[in-house]
Amino acid sequence: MGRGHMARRNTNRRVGIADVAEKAGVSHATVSRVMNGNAAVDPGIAARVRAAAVELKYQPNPVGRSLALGKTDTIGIVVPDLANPTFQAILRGLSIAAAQDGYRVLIADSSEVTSEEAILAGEARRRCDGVVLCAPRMGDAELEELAPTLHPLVLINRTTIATNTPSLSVDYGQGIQELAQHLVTLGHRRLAFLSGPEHSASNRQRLVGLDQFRAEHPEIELQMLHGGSNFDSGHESTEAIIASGATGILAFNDLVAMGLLSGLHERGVRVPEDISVTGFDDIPFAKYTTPPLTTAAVPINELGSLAWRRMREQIQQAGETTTQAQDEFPPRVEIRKSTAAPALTPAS
Amino acid sequence: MGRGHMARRNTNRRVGIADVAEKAGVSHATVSRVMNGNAAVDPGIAARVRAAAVELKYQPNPVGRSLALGKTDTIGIVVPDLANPTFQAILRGLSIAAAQDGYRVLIADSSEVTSEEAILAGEARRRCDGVVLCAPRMGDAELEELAPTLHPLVLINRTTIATNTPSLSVDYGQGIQELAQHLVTLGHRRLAFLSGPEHSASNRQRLVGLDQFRAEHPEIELQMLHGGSNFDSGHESTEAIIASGATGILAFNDLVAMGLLSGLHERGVRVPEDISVTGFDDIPFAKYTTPPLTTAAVPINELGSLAWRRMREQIQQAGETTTQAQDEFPPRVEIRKSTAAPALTPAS
DNA sequence: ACGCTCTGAGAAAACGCTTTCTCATGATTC
DNA sequence: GAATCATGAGAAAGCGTTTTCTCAGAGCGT
Repeated sequence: MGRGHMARRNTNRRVGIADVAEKAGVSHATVSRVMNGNAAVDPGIAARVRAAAVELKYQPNPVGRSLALGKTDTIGIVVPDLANPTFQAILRGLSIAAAQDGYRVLIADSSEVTSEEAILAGEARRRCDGVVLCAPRMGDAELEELAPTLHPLVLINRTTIATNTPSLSVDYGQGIQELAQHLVTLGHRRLAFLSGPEHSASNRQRLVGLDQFRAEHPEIELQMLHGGSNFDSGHESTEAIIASGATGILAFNDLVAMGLLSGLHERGVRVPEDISVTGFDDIPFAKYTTPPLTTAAVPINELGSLAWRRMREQIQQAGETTTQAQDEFPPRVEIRKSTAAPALTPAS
Repeated sequence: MGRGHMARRNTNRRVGIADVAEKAGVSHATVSRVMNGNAAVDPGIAARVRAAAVELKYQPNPVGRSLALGKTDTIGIVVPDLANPTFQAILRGLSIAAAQDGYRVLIADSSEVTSEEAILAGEARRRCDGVVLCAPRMGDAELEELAPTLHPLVLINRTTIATNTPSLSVDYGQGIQELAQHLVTLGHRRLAFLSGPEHSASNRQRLVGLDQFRAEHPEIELQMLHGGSNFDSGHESTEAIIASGATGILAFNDLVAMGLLSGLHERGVRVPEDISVTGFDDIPFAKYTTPPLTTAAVPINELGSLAWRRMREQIQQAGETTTQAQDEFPPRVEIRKSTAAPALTPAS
């Protein structure tokens, strides 16, 4: 009666620690102790408690635990677009690796809306023990400001000036140069780059890489065409590509390349006989296009699991602000069937 | 001093409701009231509190809120394999729809390990306000037993006997029959079905559909070949398919069909001239294979968002155990270029 | 001017757990 | 046999909120 005014709810409530305690004839504290194996508790009592727990099917309430322990065993990931296979693969790798250590992942999709990123990341951080920010589109200044507030943070495809947040990145500049070089080695002299999203840092890196390539190969023509990041944009660029007269096409990524492949096929342009096409990322599908796509492979699966490892390191060494690993992966050119020597008599 | 033995941590702690209360010269309760806009509070005081909140950048701790409110504003989803584009699309649709209502999603990948499903689902449920179980591989009995304990639950690709848990399903049996019919109409007389995972309910539905098809078309030869659910299994089946002598192949899903397409291409078998191939699901890539894949389109994007809608309905009408919607989607045959009339003089 | 209702703010309980503090019991030692 | 110590269990504080309860004071009618 005098137990409190909220006793009414006790009827249809979930079984709690108190129920187990009562059934086992001990206190809450003892139940907690045996559930967590913390302090030494008399084996007999422990057994009694465990029996009561299984009988009542007691499962500790994670929210209560989180509040008491100050951790949620959950990490958040924010991605620009969950439809992108690259991010899907990272998410998957992260999720599986985290699960192995008993962590779960909460997802947030910013749908390429730059202004949402900071908000989503903040919310995720408050709910989770850490956040991985995947290819954020926000500006450098904003990122620099946001990073410290997110602290257990790992960055993918971006870096901060302060080196105390680990980052994972792919050397897109290097990769695109190698692909260009591959085409030149085959004999191509007229190339075109089908560029990606404006705010994508990885797109900028490709452009920088291509600038360098141009400087080293002044004899090669290299056109820049505006594109996007998905099939449809690749497909839509078909006419522009044909009109460009280029024989070697560097697509922003595999998706764009696949869209283009499809468009060229429809137009009766043969790949690689008439035009060579390269992708980027080596998504699982790249191996199965017709023809199989020459691309620069980024270790898409490792990225997710390494992100988790970096996150775990930070969570464990809580507090110590040491400088963190800045991992950079070199892409590996994967030569398949979508590239070949150009026809002997080019159209020009 | 006498405030308690845990006062030490107060230094580097996050700003809490108490800090705001102190700064504004009011009590916690009042801060809570203005933050939640619940009870009426004097406009002057409210303004003061709000000012203090923004100045301190106060953001309520979600774990504390969750404990007090008994809800987490999070739902869980458990999928058999995050690498499967179908599940990725569902996840994405779910996530985006839920986000619109201020909910987040926690993911759990069972990696096709049947025995993990129940555990993952239970854990997810305890952390979240509801769970969507996506194409669970567990047996009917186990599912039936588990369902009530998960309660705000929505099932995808499975149903329970008790109709109080909403389910979303696709009529795979119907879809596969229509695809078979399509092939027959084109003139094919020798078909083969490349089947999927043993424990997949949707695979069983396809088999049932094909049994019916056989009954209605005794004159058609229909072989059953063992396969899997991803490209590689499709690719590996290439030889068996060629050996079968069938001219019309019904692949378990688009992934398998794509693997097969690639394998046939390598072997110099022309599609659709020599062999026709169909997929299932109409994943985004299906439109861009060479040749574009004839398949049965399931409304993959709607599935996720509808799942959220059904979940929301349950969360809102908390308690009332009415019977829930059992949505069934008819697949729509999408005829592309991977199917055509068989050659006039079949090999047999 | 008195008593009544009403508004609104603070005190405190509650959410479900972990962990420190405290103290009783039984074992150990001289 | 008494003092010391180790062991282990219960009481209670604490995690950060929300919400009920309670009550002071303002406004109103008669």
